[in-house]
Amino acid sequence: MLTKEELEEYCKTARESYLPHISIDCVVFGFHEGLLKVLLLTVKNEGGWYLPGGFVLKDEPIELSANRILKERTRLDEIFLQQFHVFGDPQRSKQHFDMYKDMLPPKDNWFTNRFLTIGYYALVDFCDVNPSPDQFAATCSWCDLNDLPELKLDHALILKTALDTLRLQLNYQPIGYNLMQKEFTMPELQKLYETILDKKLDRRNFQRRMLGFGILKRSEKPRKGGAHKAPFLYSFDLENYEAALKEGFKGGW
Amino acid sequence: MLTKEELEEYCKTARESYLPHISIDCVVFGFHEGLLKVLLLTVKNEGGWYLPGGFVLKDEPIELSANRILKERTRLDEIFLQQFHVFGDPQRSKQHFDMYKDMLPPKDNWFTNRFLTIGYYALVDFCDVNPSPDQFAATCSWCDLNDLPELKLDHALILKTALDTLRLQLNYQPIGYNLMQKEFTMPELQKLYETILDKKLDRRNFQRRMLGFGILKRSEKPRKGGAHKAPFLYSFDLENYEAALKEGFKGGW
DNA sequence: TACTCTTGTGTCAAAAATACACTATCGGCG
DNA sequence: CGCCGATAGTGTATTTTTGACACAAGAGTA
Repeated sequence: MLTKEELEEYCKTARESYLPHISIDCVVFGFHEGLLKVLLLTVKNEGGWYLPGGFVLKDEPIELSANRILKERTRLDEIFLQQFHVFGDPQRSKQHFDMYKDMLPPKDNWFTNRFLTIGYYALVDFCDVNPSPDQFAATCSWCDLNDLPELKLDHALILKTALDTLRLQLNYQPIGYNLMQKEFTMPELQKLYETILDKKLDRRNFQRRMLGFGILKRSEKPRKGGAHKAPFLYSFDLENYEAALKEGFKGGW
Repeated sequence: MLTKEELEEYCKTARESYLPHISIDCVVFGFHEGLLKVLLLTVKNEGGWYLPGGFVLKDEPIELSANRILKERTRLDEIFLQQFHVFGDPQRSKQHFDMYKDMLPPKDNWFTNRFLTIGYYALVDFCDVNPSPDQFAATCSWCDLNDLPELKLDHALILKTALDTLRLQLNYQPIGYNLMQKEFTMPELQKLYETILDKKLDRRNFQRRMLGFGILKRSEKPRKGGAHKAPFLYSFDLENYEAALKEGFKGGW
């Protein structure tokens, strides 16, 4: 948590550096042990969680803003990012960072401004990410999508909208590619689809269909180590994947 | 075109009333005589066309801004509006309203600011709209999508993105409902789909599929007057339509 | 009344989706 | 070391959906 002086300094810098009234919030999805995860952070001395977010530099394309913001939290560059909605209710940011609300008069206080926020969702390989807090965050960590804590502001709405978008785009965005590790087994990939769609799929039909797209390469050696029959390892054939995405995968789930 | 004094006055009011750096641009689609149309406007003493747009009042939800902006141009209330993308390149608005560029120094000149623009597309019944210009526009009129004039700024990109979105959403948004008149014939509806998708569809299969959705009601009396067999008139069964949209129409075209 | 154009409709074949059951192999355990 | 339990791999029969296609009916016009 910032002191009054630090807050003053921050607000001054923010006014000089950022576009006013515009923020970016990111819903970072990861997939681990059969569960969809989202990156969330807490703020010291405040209950509730936030989506990672930030602001747009005065001369910065918004895609880069989103990238920059995520790089600070995940240390990752080249993240798959997708803009999905702008949230523009004047009430939405009224309670932003409560603890700073009364520390400065409204005209000086960046955090009492109205903000439109541009929602981006990101898909990352869970294992690549080492969540790190920033100057405002107390903690930054993965949360299970089935077991979400209470979110501040309208961040629950933003998250829900992101998830809806993800479901809708499952057929024409490289969602599997970005969420899985380089090599994975067919049951793992199926589990991802089942988790996103929140329904069971038939094992054989899933396999037939996935292979039918021609976007997977089967590795020579299976994954050993489990207490059961060793599954084959697959990886995405990026070239075919890109081509298939242009067409859009036929049909839906 | 505004005089320097009027411009000064406008900029002053704008700064007082609107959120800075944020604009809204609308792609208004209509359908008439088998052709997709878009509402465009010209500015006096300037070549090129613009999408209708405007700004967000300081305490106004952005959905209402878009509605308000369109109401000024179309006189319509309750328009079907869909947010589809934010365009945030810092260069995109550099050449906004060229003729006002040098009339005021940049710090006073609203139009030399950077603007992120929120893209909305609207679907309207062509016949309901009486396009009317505003204080900046010289003319406001429907343009054929196949025969577009040159667009200013990044408005060609915005238009293209809107159209791509429209195509993608054809299966889970009430696009037919909003673009057609209350009553219409099956060939007319088919023509709409063909126009949006830019491809021919089979007459019989189209009919079978559309009727299969159970969202159409066939009227008792056919449309007379043409020089040929009188086609049946249909209208949307709104209740079923809403229900079907929730599911998403199965498959694609 | 014959002609032309457009609409309405049914059927068949191909493709896709669905439902379903058996075999193979790994590690663990007795 | 062989049996057990659990998971993975695979094919087929059935149903549903799509796609291609042709002919009859009705409205105005000549």
